[in-house]
Amino acid sequence: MAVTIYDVAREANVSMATVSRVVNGNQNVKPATRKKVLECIERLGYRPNAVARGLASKKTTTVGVIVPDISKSYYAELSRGIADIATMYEYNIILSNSDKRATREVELLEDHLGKQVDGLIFMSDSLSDEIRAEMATANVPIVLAGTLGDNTDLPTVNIDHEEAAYEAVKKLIDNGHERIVHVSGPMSRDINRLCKKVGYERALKEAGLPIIDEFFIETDNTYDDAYEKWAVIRELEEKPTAIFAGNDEIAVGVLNGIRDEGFSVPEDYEVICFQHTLLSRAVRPQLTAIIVPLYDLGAVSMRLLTKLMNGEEVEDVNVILPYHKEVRQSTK
Amino acid sequence: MAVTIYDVAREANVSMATVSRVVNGNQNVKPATRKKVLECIERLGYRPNAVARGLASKKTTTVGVIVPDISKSYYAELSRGIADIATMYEYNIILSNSDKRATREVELLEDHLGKQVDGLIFMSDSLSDEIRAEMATANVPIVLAGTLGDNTDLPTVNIDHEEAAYEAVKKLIDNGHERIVHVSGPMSRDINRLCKKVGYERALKEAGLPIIDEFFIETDNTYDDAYEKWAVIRELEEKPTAIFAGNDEIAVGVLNGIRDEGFSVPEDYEVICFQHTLLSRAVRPQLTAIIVPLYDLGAVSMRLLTKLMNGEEVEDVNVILPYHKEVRQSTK
DNA sequence: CTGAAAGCGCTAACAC
DNA sequence: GTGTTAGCGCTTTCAG
Repeated sequence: MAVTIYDVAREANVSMATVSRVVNGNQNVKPATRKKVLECIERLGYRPNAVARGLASKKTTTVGVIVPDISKSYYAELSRGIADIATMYEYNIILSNSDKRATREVELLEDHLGKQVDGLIFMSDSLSDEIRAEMATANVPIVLAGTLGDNTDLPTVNIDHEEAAYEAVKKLIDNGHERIVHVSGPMSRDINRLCKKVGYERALKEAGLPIIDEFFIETDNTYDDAYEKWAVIRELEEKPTAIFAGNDEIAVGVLNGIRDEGFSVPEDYEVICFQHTLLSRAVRPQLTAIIVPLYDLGAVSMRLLTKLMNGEEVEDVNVILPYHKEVRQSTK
Repeated sequence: MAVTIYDVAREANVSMATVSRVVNGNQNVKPATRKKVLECIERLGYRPNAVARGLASKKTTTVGVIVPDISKSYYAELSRGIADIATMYEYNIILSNSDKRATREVELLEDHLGKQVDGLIFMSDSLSDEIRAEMATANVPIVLAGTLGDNTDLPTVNIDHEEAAYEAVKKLIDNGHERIVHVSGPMSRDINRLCKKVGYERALKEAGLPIIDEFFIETDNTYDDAYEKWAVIRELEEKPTAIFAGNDEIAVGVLNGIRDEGFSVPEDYEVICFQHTLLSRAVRPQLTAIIVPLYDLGAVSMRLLTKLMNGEEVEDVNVILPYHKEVRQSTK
């Protein structure tokens, strides 16, 4: 049996209330008493039981994080931002992978809530009706990180993907391109369907360029799929001269497709993408990209959550973070 | 106030013990009663409080995971393996980043233990005396994943990095190389110092080749540092003809250094490395590599932990997983 | 500044 | 099959 607050109290000849006070840094303890208690704690090797504390105080100092897949560097980086701020505010994190499956997401949310997390950060492709309903029953704050909260009043932290996509495509257009392919991630993902694609089309329209259906290539967001999609691009009736990729992994897939067949970038094709990983800089030519502040997305989400958990009034619960564009060798 | 087991009991006209039984799937409940209780649970939206349960049962069904840095794909991949098996056995995961700082590691361990985790998976570069001492006080099983447990009797799951390194270097030697540089991660990391470097030297010795101090290049394990280290390699008195890199990120750094100066791989230099990420396949030329089964390392660690938590007798608590070599374009 | 006492919501004997 | 009754280890009034 582990040593409890009661053991310490007996050893120190005080009540457990006093021990509790010193453990919790309550100032209403005579220094001498505090010292005595601290010694006993040390001597007995007392370790406060956070579960008991959680039950009594109704606060667990842990927050839930539901993420599609932690092995994807996009989410890993974001999670690190969350974790660092969590640490700063002395929260632990319960981390679960949903694989974006709606039923799994609901299970996990239910599960985390049962574990009495003080708050929750949720990431996904889109919000199913079930998850919205489940979230509505939650009695703790929930923040959506890098996830569109459309039609909900949930707090969110994002970048303006549409504007970023617009800017990326605009860059290509300014470089003289008229036939630009958009190699996208899955349309099931709100950010792809509602933001990146829309920004792409807006840039085209604004420049008076036609939106060609065949120029929209959907991938499953993997390198390998993108690599294979090059064959599709190559066979296009109308020959494109530039590529706007949804992220760098996709971009590198296409890039390698292009180069493995003897074409070159940026001479034959210019390429621009969203940067999520080191890949953008590690390939040759290095990719011109929209830099997504993943770490910050996580950090700001967690910071927002701490405010919410703390009952602070937050002026705007829909935060938009800045991004920037870095021009490298894949564009002229 | 959330609805409790007591509310359900009252509503269903049974005792809280009965409600507890149906919630926990205990068979000793008449089907009719079960049905009635289930309905009330549904109607009231009852969600069992895992904290109270944890306090009463002394089991939290959560395990701690202490990882150097989840944003590194090495650990992210490994953690996914852990998480999947954890899910399978209905455990949650508390995930914390240590940044490999010994004091932080001790704090975290203490913290997780305080949260009453049922078990713990630990990853680090090496085990400090403090962490060993702290681990000794733990009353729950701890598994080291991808971390050398040298001189401890802690359960571990690893691959044979020394043998793998030996094999990689042997491949280079077999290809006719006599001057092979080892671009390593930090020596502070046991796996680098005690395994990869040793395997490298063993292969050299066995082939009657000299071990040249200057041919050992230490990096901080980042792409950028490795990229810069190329300048060092280039200026070497004795000119090497092959590179053995500690991982693919390093390898790509060196590779880009080589290629950005107009040399080529594998013609001028052959390169081999340990593969941790997609990078190995995404660069050109693709890298010949030792494939490290990161996901499995995590999965097997967690599986082992479940056995330990379950009090099962485990024949061998030091598991060595197989790896394999994949020959690609960076070697001839 | 310190102590006593009442829970927090649930599990786990132990009765019936 | 079902109910009763102790706790689990701590926080938190409320007294003093």
